Amino acid sequence: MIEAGRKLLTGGKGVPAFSIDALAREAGVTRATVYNQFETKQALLGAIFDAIAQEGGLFDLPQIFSESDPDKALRRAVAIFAKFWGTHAQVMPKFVAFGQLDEEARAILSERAERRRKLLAAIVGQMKSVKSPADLVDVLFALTSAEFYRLLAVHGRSARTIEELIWQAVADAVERFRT
Amino acid sequence: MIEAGRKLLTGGKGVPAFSIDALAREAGVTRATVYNQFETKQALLGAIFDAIAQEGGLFDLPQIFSESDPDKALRRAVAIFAKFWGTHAQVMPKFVAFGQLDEEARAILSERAERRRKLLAAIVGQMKSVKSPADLVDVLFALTSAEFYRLLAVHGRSARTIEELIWQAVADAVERFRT
DNA sequence: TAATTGTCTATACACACTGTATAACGAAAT
DNA sequence: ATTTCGTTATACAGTGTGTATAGACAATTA
Repeated sequence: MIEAGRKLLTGGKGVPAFSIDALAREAGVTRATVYNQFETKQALLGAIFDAIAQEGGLFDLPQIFSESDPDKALRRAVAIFAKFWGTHAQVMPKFVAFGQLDEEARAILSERAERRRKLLAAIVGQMKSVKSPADLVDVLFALTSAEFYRLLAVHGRSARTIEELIWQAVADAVERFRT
Repeated sequence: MIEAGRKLLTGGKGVPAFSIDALAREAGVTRATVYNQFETKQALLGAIFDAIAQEGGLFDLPQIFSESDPDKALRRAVAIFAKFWGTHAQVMPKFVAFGQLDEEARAILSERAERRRKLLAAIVGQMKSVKSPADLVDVLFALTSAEFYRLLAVHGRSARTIEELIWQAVADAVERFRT
């Protein structure tokens, strides 16, 4: 069922494709079954995101970064998220969009995004002599977002190049806030 | 009618609020009249965007920047767009979202966004000894986007502070590409 | 084994939005 | 005085939503 949802979200059709009706058809079940398994469409959206994140190893990040050098950790974080956004470039912008258009979806998805913010905050927290840590975290959050990735993923630019552009911006931001 | 559209988009309700049905009710006309004046919902969306942009003076930008010093021009561009995104912070993310979810809306809205990219390209074009102008333009495009602004507009951060954070990132990017 | 529980299907209902169509109305231009 | 244009009122078929009910089926429990 989650698979059916991913398939519909990955397909080019956008909103109309991702209806409970279409999902039920795709999954080969009744609409009633969908409502049975998921409280709301938004909950289903969250479940799909988690499945993708799980598969992408995003749940293992906190442990990985717990005792690493902050600069190396940041470099790895950029690499991991860039790869993740790149791999799911067709789906992620739609998640973001749903979050902007639906209050409940926003809550569920921003909860997921906050995991990334927490991770970045932990990394920044380990850095020495940072001017405005809260501001830096927000800037890093914006630079490592799915939205920023998407904005750079144009003109057929390679995933490698996009990651490099993001990393440069991230490195500059840290440099600037350090002093 | 465009006013009715703006009102519905500004209101917190999101997608469902912005239906042809609701729009007609809000504007005090029949649905038939809406279909009469606008070919599609997407065309209406474009018209609303243009009305906002017009009002915000975004159509006058090319002339303003035509013969200015590139660095000052860039600083002004950041100020203008930051102010614009900030003023319409409730509406802009929804435009972006519609663009991600609907093929036709994407075409109409990315056409508008390309105006900004063109402006930035003109400014970068006037700079001397820039390494990869195309990449720089894309980075500046991402940094001056409604999406990037929204990502920094959290924790009650002031418009002034957001603009400053964006400007720092922009200045760093230019610096890095200059050499 | 028999009963219970949970999940599924099939089906129905009332509601909302879409896109199109048609007939009739009124105001403005010719 | 008549034509033209944009409007209203209304209807229709199609699609999606959310809820509800009754029956089929399988797994768990007594």
